[in-house]
Amino acid sequence: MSGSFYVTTPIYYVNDAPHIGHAYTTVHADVLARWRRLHGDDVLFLTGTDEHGLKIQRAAEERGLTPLEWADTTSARFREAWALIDISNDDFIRTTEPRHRVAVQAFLQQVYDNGFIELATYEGLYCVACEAYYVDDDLVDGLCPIHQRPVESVSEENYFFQLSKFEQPLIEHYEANPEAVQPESKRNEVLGFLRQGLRDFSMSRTSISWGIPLPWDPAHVTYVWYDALINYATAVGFGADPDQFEYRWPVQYHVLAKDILRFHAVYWPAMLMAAGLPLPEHVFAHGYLLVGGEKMSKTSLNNIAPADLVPEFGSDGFRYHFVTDLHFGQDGDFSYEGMVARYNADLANNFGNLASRVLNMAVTYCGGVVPDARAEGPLVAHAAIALDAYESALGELKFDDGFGAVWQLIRDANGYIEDSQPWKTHKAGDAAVTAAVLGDCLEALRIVALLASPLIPRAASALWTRLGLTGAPEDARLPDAAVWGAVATTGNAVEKGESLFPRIDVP
RNA sequence: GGCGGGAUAGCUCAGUUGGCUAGAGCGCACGGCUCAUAAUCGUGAGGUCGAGGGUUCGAACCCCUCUCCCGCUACCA
Repeated sequence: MSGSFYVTTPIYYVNDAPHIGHAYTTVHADVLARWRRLHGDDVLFLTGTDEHGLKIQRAAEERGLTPLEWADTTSARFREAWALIDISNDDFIRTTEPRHRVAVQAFLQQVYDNGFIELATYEGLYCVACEAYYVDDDLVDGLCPIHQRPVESVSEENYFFQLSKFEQPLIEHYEANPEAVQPESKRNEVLGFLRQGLRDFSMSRTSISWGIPLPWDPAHVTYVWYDALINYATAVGFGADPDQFEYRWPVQYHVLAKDILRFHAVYWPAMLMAAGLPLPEHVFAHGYLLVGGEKMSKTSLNNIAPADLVPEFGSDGFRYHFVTDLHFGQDGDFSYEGMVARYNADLANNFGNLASRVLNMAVTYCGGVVPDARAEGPLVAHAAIALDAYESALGELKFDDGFGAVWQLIRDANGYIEDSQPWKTHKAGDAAVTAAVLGDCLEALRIVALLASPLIPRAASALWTRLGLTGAPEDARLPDAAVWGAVATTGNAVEKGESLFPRIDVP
């Protein structure tokens, strides 16, 4: 074991149905988690659902349900979506769980005891849909700038979190730890935001009941964002299991979309400082997934769910597209045509066909038995280069570069086959040369399967089995297992099998 | 308004501290091969590197001006 590796997605608000924007975040976190598991890390990969707040309360009322009944229904849809695309989360947290109430109350008490929460009266213009206050300048024609609906003048006695006290500490933290917010462009945004100055914010509500009561004043419930962020601590035993918390904390990676960067890079670290806890090592904010150039959202007609695409592309095809065909960190445009083109080119033609031709030749030319592995050969250097590039790229969450290196090895192997023409050496009766070439290709496939397994686990596992390898790619350990000839494969039984990725023909 | 990031082949993008004929993938064209999922391999097509000016022996990369696009500027992944 290389120690704990704790990675999270945001908890998704259950008022939304899961769509490919959520999946975009979640698949990336999953690939990261799987990649670290391959290194022997003791990974904790957390996702979940955010279930408090006025919007949930109202949505439930409209349906004649209790808030929890409504949350049960929608939370389940997220679990189903993640199962569909092979998300390997180790835990799924719901903010309505008892363990979360325990952690939130412990966290709040700690911050309160440290003197960073105070009672004050707040008067302002409130948008019910946002659950947020606005000042006149924010409004557009007197309406909420987000929902275009009237705001209400509200006076409320609230507890305030003294965010302003953390302005300088946060600036110093991000200047001293440039890797803490990635990519760099997002770090600049965070620093720019911090330098504008921070205001204390209200972190309790008396107007609603669907939430977690403050331990020292149960008439107030915790504001939904304050509650939600603490989920990351809840899941590792904050307030309940000190040993586990000590072992897991802090988080290595919070993976999230750019719209909630501020909560994770400003509010959350400030809350942790206030509680006297270490800060997350990395917050990675990726760009939006656009459809036809428009932001994916629940109100968009372009809303697309994983279940709309998986039947045609498969879980692996779905995962492959969202990780490699878009540049993580920037906004990316989704298109069905682009997805089909990439699937056919990379998965069917390059990867799938390489496996198909090599396995077929191994069966027909070598009797289905893996030949002796050669310590030297034209592909050895290519495989080493691929591994090196893969490891360093994934270490920086450059997923497209990392898997691009694997696909380069696939191209190298296809090229090697053309150069050596094993079908000709076989017809010429030169069994030794034929076996040597195919032995090299089978070894290259083994390495490809291993390196690709975090991204396309089903195909990688299927290929692994067809190569006559025991277990699954997940059992291997990087980087050693991806070194040429790391595993004795001579004599393993090879089987051809069905196409790993059948071509998709669009009319 | 303020701060920040962009503008490079049909498309999506790479281009380290300025330096040989500006690169990759996809798409396209032509050619080869036939083991393979009409897959694969090779070659090519020639993009005023947004516009103008400057620095330099030399700039896509540095400076100035301009045009256009985008992000953040306190709560939808």
